[in-house]
Amino acid sequence: MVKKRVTAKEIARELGISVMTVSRALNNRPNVDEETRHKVINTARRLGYVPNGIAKSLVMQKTFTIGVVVPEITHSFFPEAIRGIEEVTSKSGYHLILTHSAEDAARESDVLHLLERQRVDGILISKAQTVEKDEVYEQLVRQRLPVVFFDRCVQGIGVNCVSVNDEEGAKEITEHLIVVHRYPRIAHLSGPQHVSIGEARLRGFKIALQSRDWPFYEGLVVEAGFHESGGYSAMTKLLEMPPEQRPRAVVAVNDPAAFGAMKAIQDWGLKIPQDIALVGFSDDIRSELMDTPLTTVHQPAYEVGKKAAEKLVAVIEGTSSGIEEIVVGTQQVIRNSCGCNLESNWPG
Amino acid sequence: MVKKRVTAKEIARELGISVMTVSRALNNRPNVDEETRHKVINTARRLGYVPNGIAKSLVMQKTFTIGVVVPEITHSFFPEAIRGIEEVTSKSGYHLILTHSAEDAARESDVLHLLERQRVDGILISKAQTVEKDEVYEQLVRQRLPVVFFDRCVQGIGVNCVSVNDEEGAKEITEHLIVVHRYPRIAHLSGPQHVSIGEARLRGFKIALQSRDWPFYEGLVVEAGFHESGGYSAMTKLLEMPPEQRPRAVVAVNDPAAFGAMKAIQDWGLKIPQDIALVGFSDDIRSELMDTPLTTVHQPAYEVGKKAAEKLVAVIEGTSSGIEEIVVGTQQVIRNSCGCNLESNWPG
DNA sequence: TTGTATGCGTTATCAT
DNA sequence: ATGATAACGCATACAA
Repeated sequence: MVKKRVTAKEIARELGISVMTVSRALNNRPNVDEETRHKVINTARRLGYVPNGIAKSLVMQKTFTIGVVVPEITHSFFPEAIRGIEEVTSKSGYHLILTHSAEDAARESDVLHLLERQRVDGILISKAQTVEKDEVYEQLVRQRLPVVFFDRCVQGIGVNCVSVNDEEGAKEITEHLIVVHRYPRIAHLSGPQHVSIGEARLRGFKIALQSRDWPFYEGLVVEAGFHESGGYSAMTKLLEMPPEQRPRAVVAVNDPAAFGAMKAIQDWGLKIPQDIALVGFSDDIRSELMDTPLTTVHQPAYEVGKKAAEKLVAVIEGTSSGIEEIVVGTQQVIRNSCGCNLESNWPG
Repeated sequence: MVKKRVTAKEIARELGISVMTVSRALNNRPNVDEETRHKVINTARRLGYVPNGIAKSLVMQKTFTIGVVVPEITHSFFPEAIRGIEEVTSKSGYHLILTHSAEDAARESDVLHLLERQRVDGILISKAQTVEKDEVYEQLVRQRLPVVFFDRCVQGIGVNCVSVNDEEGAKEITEHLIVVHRYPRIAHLSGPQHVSIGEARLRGFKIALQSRDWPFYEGLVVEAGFHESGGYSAMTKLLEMPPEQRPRAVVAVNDPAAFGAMKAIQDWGLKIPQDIALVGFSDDIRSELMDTPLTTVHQPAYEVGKKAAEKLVAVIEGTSSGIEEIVVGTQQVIRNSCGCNLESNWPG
């Protein structure tokens, strides 16, 4: 025999008034006698009344819920970003339904439908790696469901987006290898090309070489994906080349890929940066702790989450100023793996 | 002029049948002519019908939603645990409302009320540090809202709980320092004593000393909290003691606290483990990457999340076998900071 | 200031 | 096999 939850009706009955007066009193609406309001509030407390958000959502046609879709939840970038999102949305009175696509297109499509069914007021999404067609997203846009992409964006379907300056970041870190260190034969461990950050970072890499008149070798671009294992195997391919063709420096699409590359280089009996220099992207929490601390590009994940959430809330509440592609700046973090600060590694 | 969402009523009107038949057809209920079912499914697809989960929840008195409350979202333990939770719940058809208390009692109370208003079917919670009174939790229990604690538990209020074997883990790692290394004067950087893991680990520490007839010094137990900064200042207090009273080895309540202690010891010009040995707890992703890799206790975070979610779903669906305190085993990870494997640090 | 009728979108129940 | 009606808990619109 489970005790049922107390509703506004019970409060009304208890006080011999109508449900409407109870509703008005509890929601601080005008046209309620102060005394009745007090009585309502008191008996509500006494009875342990908790308003039913579901019923409220149904009648208000608004859930105050935002759906979040991330491809990975362990990866350090996303927890940070989620913290930024949570900070903003909770202040605006929204709460989050968290879902994760596990980098899988089918699963992403599933969770998006779930969020639609739950009538979320808006969606924040970072695209899964394996998604090839943007149809699912276009459908959301057609339904006029507010959507903001973050980190992994989709271009050309008229949707808001907050990302880091991937192209510029990749360009600058590559230029560092060219201008400061003058390494010949610079390679790139690339991300999947149908994911915006994979594509943008390769572009930045190429632009750097081009603008500095540095040679570009098609064979030195190898797809590695976003994880350590992919970095390891991609780097191994480069190491299997004849020594005179092997890269002298490597730009990895992100830090995990760089970690994999580090391991491959060490397994091959070579030293970083003396034999092969290496830089990453994302400033993973582990980067500064590697045997040779990794030179990388810092991504302000918290900032990205925050900006994306702010934009989404603005769209939902109708105060948004049109469709934007917001870009958050990155910062170079120069450590040792590029060849800088080498003396600090030597004892006394 | 926003196009309204299509409802079951539209489908019914379109086909000249009743809403009930539509509902039955769409939910694979019996007593529907196969032909009508097909027609319903087709026009539903054609019209882009998406069932309203809110309305469904209201009438079914069930939301298929689980609330998750974590004290920290960046800390590496919780993203892992959440992944375990997500894995289980999504398979059972539930989705997650994620909230975070930021280790703050007031905020935790707020989000719990939010989850109540949203009529979640159950709650998974890891207690915030600053919560002193368990009243809020007891209230949830009284409402018969299914609750399972994970990692940071609350005892004695008759609620399910999944945690790692904190006492045993702390005892074993302390015994390692005693039995293998025979260090005199072993200190403990403790966690807050009103948090279960803080209390259990101190207990394990004491039991180890006791059962091995090893001296216990009250002054060598200093509260450090769970973060790096607390570890640093607590360790500093120990270092300020006269050298002959200073600990020869330190058991930190968790890895971040140990990192802080490492820094303090280094800043003091002392070496780990030659001058002071140190062990942590949690096997943070950074632990193996420290200058002196940290000996620690591995916590299976994914496993904890998974087990907690499984228990909660069982409680919700009425298949639970009574109140349990499930304990997941830990594993010692012996690296160098305790004094083991020292030769591997020396060059060739 | 307060109350009544109506609707939000769905399912349960009882008819037909 | 199908339909009519009520109900879930609340808020809007209008009447009193």
